[in-house]
Amino acid sequence: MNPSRPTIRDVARQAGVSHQTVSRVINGSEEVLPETRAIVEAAIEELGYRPSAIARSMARGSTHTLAIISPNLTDYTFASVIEGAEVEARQHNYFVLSSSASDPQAFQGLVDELVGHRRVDGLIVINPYADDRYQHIPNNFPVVFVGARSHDENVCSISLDDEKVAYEATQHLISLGHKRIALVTGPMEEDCSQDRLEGYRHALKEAGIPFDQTLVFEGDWSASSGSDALVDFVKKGDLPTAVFAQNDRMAMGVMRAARDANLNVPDQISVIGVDDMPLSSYFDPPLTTMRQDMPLIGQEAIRKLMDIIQNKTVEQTVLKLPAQLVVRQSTFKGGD
Amino acid sequence: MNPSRPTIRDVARQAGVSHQTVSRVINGSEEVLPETRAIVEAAIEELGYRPSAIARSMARGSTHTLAIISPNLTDYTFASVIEGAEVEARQHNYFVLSSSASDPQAFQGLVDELVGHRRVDGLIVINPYADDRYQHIPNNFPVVFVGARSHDENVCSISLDDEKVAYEATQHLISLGHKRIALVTGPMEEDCSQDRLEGYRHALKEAGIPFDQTLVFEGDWSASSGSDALVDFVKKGDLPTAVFAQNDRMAMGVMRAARDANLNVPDQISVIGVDDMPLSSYFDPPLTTMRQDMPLIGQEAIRKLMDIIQNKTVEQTVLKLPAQLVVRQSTFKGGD
DNA sequence: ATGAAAGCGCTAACAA
DNA sequence: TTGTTAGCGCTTTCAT
Repeated sequence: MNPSRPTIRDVARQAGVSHQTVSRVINGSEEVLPETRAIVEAAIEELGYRPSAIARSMARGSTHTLAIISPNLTDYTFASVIEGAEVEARQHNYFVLSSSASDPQAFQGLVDELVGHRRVDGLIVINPYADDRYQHIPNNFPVVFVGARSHDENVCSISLDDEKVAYEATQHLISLGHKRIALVTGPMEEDCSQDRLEGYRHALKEAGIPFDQTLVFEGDWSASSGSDALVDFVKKGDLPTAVFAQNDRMAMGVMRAARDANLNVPDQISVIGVDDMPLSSYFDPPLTTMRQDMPLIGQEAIRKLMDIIQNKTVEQTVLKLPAQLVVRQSTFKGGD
Repeated sequence: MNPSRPTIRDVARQAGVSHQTVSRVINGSEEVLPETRAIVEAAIEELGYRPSAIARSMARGSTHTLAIISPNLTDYTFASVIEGAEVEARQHNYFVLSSSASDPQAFQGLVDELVGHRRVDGLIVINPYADDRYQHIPNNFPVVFVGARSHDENVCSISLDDEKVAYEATQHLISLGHKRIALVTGPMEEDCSQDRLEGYRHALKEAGIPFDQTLVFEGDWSASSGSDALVDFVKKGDLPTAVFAQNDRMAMGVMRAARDANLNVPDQISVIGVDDMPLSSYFDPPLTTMRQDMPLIGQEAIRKLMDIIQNKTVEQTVLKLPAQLVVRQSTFKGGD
C-alpha cells in the first residue's frame, strides 16, 4: 500500500552492516556491539523502519495472533470476556481476532479458516453449548474453553463455578424464608444451565425443600423468556414467593411481567439474577444478583492459553471462578 | 506446532505436477486442464492440504486482515457496530482484529502496531471523540471513521445522522405538547453530543420555544449521569415536563431518579432516549426511543473500507444513517 | 496449459 | 561480534 516500506536490508545498507545484524538489533540480541547497535538504531530511525510481522510469522512459523470464537459479540457477558481477553493478550504482545459463530457449521468453518490456514497460534472458545463442536478442533492445538465443562481429556476450560453460584443464590432466597422458589434456566443444552440447576437443587435439598418440576421454566437468557416464565407460573396458579433467574436479563423479564400482573417485587415475589450487568442496579427495583467477573475469566483464559503455547504442556485444567452475592432490593423475606 | 503440514510442493509431488500448477488450482485459475485440476484436487484432499494464509500474505503483500479500534468492546453500541463489521468482513473473506484504546496514547500505540507492524489492510475507528487522533494514521491508509464527523478531507466517515435524530426526538416531545424540554447530553467533546444538541436546538427553534441553558445537563452516557441530571433539575426547581436523554442508558438513569423523586413517568415527566437497547422495552415504563441500527453502520463501514482498498479511491464520503422513532410508554402528552 | 526461477522480509544455522 | 547462506510457503514473472 505504502510506497514500499524499508526492509531489513535497506536498514543494513544504510548502516553499513549485514541484514543479519539488523535482525539481531531489532530482536534485542546481546551479541551486538553497543556502537554497532547505535548505528543500526540510527538507520532504523532515519528510514522509519518497522519490522513486518508477516515476514516474521513466515520465518518463525507462528503468528502471534489468537482467536476468540463466541456465539456473538454483543451479549454483555461475552463482550466482557472478550475485552478481558483482549487486554491481557495485548499485554503479551498478541492480537486477537474475535469472530462470532452462531451455529456449529459456522463454527467449523471458522476453525478451519483460523487454525487450518494457520492464522492463529491459539484459540479461545466461548462455548456455552454442550455439543461436540470442540471435536472440530485439531488435536493438540492450543485451545481454552470458556463457559463449558470439559468433555474431554487434555482440554482446558474456565468458567464461573455455576453450581456454587446457583447454590448461593438459592440459599440467599432460602435464608429469607422462601420455600416456593421458582427457577428460570437458560437453554438446557448448555452446561451452564444444567450446572446452575444442579446448584439450585442442591440448596433446596439441603434445606429440606422438595424439588418441584413445575417451578422450573426453561428460558433462553432473553428478557422476554423471563417474562414468559412468570406468566407461566401465574397461569399455573400457586405462585412461587421467589424466583431465581439464571441471568439478569431473564430476571428483568420476570420483574416486568410481575409488574404487569400486579405483583409487587419484592413484597409479593422476590427475584434474584446472575451477572450484575451494569444496568442491574437501575432496574426497578434494583436487582439482587450474583456478580461475576467476566473480564477476569477472559484474562485467565488468555493466561492459560499463553501457558499452553509456551510450555506446550497440554494438561487438562478446569478453573472455576466464584461469584459474589450483591443484595439489592428485589429480594425480601417471604415464605408462609 | 503440528508435525509439519503439507505444503504446496508436497501436493505437487503427490500429483506429479509442478507446485505452480497447484497454486493455480487453489487460486481457481482458468488455465488448468480439468483433468489436471482433478488430479491436484485429489492430492489436496488426500494430503489434507490447506494453504497457509501467512505465506500468502508474504507473497501478496496484503494480509487480508482489518482492524477496528474502539474505546471499549463491551458497550452495547460499540459491540453492535463491531459485530456488524465482523460479519460483513467475513463475507469478504477478511478477518478483523478488534482492540480497545481508551486514551489517545493507547490509540496511537495501537495504530502503530496495527498499521506499521502487523500491516493490516485497513482500519475502522470507532471514535466518538473530536480530538485529532486521526492525525496519527498514515496518510492514504485505508480508514473509515464511525461515529465522528470528518475533520479532514480524504477521510470517510459513517455515523448516525445525529442532528436529525435529535431533531426528531425533540419534535416528538414537542408534538406531545411539551414546552419545557430538558436535554441530557453525552460528553460535549464528542461530535455526537454536539450534533444532537444542535438537532435539539433546531427543533426548539422551529417550534418557537426559547433555548434554556439551565435545561441542559452534560452527562457521560452512563445511567448514573442520567440520574444526576434529573436530581439536578429537581434541585433547580421549575421542573421540565420532558427529558430528551441522548442515549438509553442515561434515559434509564433519568427514569430511576424520577421514581426516587416521586415523579411519575410519563404522567409528570416524559422521557425519550436514543439507541433502543435490547432491554429498553423492559424498562419501567418501557422507553420511547430513537432506534438506531448499529450493525448496519458496522456493515457499511466495512463496505466502504473494501471499496477504498480495492479501488484505491480515497474520496471523502460522509454517510449519515437515519434512526426510527419507537414510541413506547415513557412519553406522554404534557405541557402547561 | 504447464514449468522454472525469482523473490516477498524475515530468522536460523553456520562460518568467519 | 559479524556476515553468509538457506530457507519459511506461497505468488509472480517469464519461458516453454
